[in-house]
Amino acid sequence: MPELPEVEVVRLFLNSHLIGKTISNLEIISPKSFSGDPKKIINQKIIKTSRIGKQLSLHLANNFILLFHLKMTGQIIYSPPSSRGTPNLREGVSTLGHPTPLHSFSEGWPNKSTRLVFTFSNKSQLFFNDQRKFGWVKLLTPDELFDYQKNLGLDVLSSKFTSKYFYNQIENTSRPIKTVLLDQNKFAGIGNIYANDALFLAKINPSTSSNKINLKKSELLVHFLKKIMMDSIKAGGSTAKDNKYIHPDGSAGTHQFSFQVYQRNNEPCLVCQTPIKRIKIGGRGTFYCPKCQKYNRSVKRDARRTEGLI
DNA sequence: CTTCTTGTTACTGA
DNA sequence: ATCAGTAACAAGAA
Repeated sequence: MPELPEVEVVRLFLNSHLIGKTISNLEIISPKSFSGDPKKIINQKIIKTSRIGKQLSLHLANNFILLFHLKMTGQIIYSPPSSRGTPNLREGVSTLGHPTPLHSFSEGWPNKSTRLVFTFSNKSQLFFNDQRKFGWVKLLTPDELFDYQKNLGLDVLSSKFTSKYFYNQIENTSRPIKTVLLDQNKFAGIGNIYANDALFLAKINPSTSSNKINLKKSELLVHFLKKIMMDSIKAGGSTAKDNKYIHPDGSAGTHQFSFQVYQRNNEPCLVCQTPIKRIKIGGRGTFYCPKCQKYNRSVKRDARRTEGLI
């Protein structure tokens, strides 16, 4: 569930709390959650953070990289030295300054979904929690990291991610645009939340064949993709009904209150009040407004424009 | 009990 | 090659 904005919010937090800290211990509670030789990170300083799509990297002084993927239910929790093992939750306001809903995480950390515990030399800790164990942390060399990420598409917020790049990626495939948006080897960072909502904002039916979308429509979709990602980062990401995403300090994001269609099945469209529909595309739940995102609407209009009728 | 959900990879068959 | 479909992974909710 954590997608580009959620991972970026976590990265920003870790960037301001972990840079310069030295790892003194790693406790591997769930072996499947970690790959690599844990001895190689001991006494190493964290010097940099980076992110491509949904993948977060912590760069160590010895050039090794800790690569994180939260998959569906991964959490990264930071516990400062003064409050070891307990969340520093404050109801009402997150550390990013957003209002945040009440949370039921009163048990503190580690908890039963804690898979890895990093301890730093000043006794602060980083917990990698993952209820469903799909997420992982890998210790990689720069070459291994490059190999691992070489097939990823451009990050949506990269300056190289232009509408021309986007159009080149979609013009030769007839797969539904919704499916292609989720293809990390074309575009890194888009998940189900932002794919559904960006298509709504651009008024594109999620079933539309990608090669039916013209350059003009691509520009619109790229505009909304970038905008929704940036808006969500500002809102601290999306803490949705059934996702486990929270900030490293235990507080919640607020972008879920701005969902357009995602998880709004049968609720009124925010533009026209038509009930939002839920269908399956490529096996994934897909939400859209049947009136605002009429199938072929853009195609027909684009065809008429091409013929000079508009 | 079954079915569904999520992101990603791996596999199968067209 | 390319793609659609599906199982697998894990755990919990309905």
